[in-house]
Amino acid sequence: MTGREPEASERRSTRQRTAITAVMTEVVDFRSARQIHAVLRERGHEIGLATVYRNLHDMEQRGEVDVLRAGGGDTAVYRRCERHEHHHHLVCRRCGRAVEVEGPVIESWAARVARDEGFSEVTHAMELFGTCGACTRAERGRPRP
Amino acid sequence: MTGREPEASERRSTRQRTAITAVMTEVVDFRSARQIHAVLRERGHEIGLATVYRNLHDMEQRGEVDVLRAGGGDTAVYRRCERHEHHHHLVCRRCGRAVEVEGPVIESWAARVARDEGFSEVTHAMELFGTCGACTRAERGRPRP
DNA sequence: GTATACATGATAATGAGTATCGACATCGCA
DNA sequence: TGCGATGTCGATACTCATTATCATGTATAC
Repeated sequence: MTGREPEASERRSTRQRTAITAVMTEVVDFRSARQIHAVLRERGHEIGLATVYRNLHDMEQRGEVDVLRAGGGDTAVYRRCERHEHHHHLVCRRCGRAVEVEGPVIESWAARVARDEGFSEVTHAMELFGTCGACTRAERGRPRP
Repeated sequence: MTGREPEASERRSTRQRTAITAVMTEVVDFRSARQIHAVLRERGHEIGLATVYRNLHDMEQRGEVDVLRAGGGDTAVYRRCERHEHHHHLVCRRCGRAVEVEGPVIESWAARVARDEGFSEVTHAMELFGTCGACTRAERGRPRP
């Protein structure tokens, strides 16, 4: 986002790292580190939770995965995104399905506001949450959860 | 944000609640529950941390305070805002000073994106982070923190 | 003033994420 | 291919924010 991170020091390729990358490539929704850890264990990979956290952080650093923290508040959720450039997400509250969206309007608005207020080095965090079409339809039959 | 919350059931006015409200009215920056708790203790109020959390949640529910969770990730920070209507914040990373900003552009963009993607009941979370004018100037003399 | 439901507060519990550190695996080099 | 330096792993203990519990205190209605 800020475009820093001068060195992207290569990491050794390990069995664990490969497994994590594989899972992240398959899974389409945002998942917490613990969920990813669980999936790995289910598949028979003996991976420690700490390793999952470590690697996810790592992948976040080099822009390989996107992280969402705004959701509920605490738990961070990860997902491998199609586009590596700056973008935002529209996430379904029900099923977690996420759509990547561009927001050039946001970018320019943010820059303008920052300038007007005398702020520099401005970054922004923005995510959209809603109910996707499928979940909206599914919801219509049911009385209420 | 969503405009729900049908009943805003009145709460009893207690010594503690009054003290918390007083502090929130005075403090201008975003503060964590623990910081607020500390201020209260400094002023001689014997208030439990749980009570501070409880009341802040409460005030959040009824829109009396705004909460930011996007900052670092974990800790939520609270502040009483001038405007009660929907708005966003431009927060200084250094000193924590926050400016309230309106983003009509954001609102319409979010609505449009949601419609295009077939999502309903869409809300959004967006905050801007930067370095305020004062901190930028202060930074210029120093080598680097 | 009294009853009672609600609020408080001390503390235990929860849960995400991090630090630690000995064991292990990878990579470069002979 | 074998070896050693060094990066990585994993079990676990830990930190820290937040929440649940429950006995006690206290606004409020009558």
